[in-house]
Amino acid sequence: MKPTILVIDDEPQIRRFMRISLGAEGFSYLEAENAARGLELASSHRPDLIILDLGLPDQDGFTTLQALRQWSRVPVLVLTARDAEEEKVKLLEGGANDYLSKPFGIKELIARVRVLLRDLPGQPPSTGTGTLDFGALVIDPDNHNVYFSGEPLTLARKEFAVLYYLASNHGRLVSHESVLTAVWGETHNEDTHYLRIIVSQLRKKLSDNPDAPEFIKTEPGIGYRFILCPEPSISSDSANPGPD
Amino acid sequence: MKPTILVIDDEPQIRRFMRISLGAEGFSYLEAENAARGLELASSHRPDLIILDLGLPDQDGFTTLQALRQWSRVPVLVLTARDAEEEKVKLLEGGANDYLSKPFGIKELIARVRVLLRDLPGQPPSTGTGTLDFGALVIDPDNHNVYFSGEPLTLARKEFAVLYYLASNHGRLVSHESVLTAVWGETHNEDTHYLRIIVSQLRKKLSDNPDAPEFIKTEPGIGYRFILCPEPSISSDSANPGPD
DNA sequence: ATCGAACTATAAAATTACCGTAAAATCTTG
DNA sequence: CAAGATTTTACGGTAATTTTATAGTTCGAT
Repeated sequence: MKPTILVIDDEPQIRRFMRISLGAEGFSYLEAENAARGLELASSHRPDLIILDLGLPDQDGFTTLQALRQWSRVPVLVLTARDAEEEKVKLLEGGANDYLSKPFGIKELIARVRVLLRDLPGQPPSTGTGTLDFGALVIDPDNHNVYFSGEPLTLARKEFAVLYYLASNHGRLVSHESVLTAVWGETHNEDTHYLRIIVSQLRKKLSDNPDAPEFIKTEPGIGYRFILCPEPSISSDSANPGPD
Repeated sequence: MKPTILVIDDEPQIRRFMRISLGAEGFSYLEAENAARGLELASSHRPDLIILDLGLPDQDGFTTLQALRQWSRVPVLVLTARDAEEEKVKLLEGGANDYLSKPFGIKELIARVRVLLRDLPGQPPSTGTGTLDFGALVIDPDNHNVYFSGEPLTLARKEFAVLYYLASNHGRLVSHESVLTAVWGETHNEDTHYLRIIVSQLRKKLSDNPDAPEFIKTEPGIGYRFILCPEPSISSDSANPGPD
């Protein structure tokens, strides 16, 4: 489904410019020439994003934004002719999501539109900031969710904690002790068998073959290493490139 | 909980400036003087937002961003000395969430930081009034009314408070502690049995089968999650819920 | 090469932790 | 006080964790 963008601007040539540019980018397009009509369209058509020009003939831009924010949280990008910091701050704190001063490049406008649509709250399974996203594997500690190849994965608490700890240290070798301390606490930092069982269960759920593990590698006598970042080229013998 | 901001910049005076300004705004502050150290801190401390200066000594800013985006979706605000549109577009499409050219006003920077933190996916869906309207379920805290499938529901005070708290965070996992703290207060934030009983009664009144709950899901050992698919109605053409 | 020590993976049993709910006891509120 | 709300107490069921046990692997010394 194409995202719909509502442009509220009183200058016909700007609207025309937007219509062409946004249309070419594959967005569905709506326009209004004043604030009243803009709010009406916002209410009736529920656009996915609003581009709001300040300095409309019928109403102050800040007031318009406030009216909109009474009932909607749709992302709003504000355009203005002036470049006053005071104004920017006021608008952004008043609920605008982004701000662009004229003259602006159309490429930048479109890039910012994309960002706002991309970061739309609650789009995919809503995720928190602590989320680890490896593409194929997404771990969201705030919601205690794991997605593997798009499918949600059900993990017990210890399983989740171990996977999260390993994934937080992706690429790095982590010792048995550090995992045990992090997940079970100081008192159990030598009970490596706890860890073995959880790792075994994790590999089962990740369909990771323990004889040739793709994700959770065993480092005999030391610990485990979680791998997922696509690190192709690095040949096996080359010296450690990182600062260690 | 104070949000934590990580500043990655090689110029000491900028870092100092940031430390003072952001600290004064009540943010928790972390800093790194190069990309390698920045990525390390991002991984180990999980900041809520990152301010990334381009033109770091050890690594290209775009590369740094890409490395970060391999596993994290923490919001990133990029700072740069140049004001080239090409670069802006590249960064924004590469996963940056906002972009600011030097020289910038500190007020604007802080406003943009606030916007990024405010618009995190999965924030409370409050829209002005306190009423939560999920279609099938309407919760009006002002009048202490609940309607379920059109029928009014009689809830005791604690029942109401718990339901309202869960519904305010719909879709998200809320811990036992947070509900207990919100409804019973700090002193009872470990008395999970209170909560179990209220949830049991709520499910009874919502005819929610606890073995396969539709609305209030249990996350063992952690808390609960309120789910309610929003009404799929709003047909594309005629339905006009707004003013006419 | 063979053996054994140290390590690993995992199945299965035993134990424990946690949940849901009923019912009794206590407290609130009108 | 009386009805209703809340807290306390208790118990059965289920799932997670820990314990126990077994089998396979690696590696070095004999």
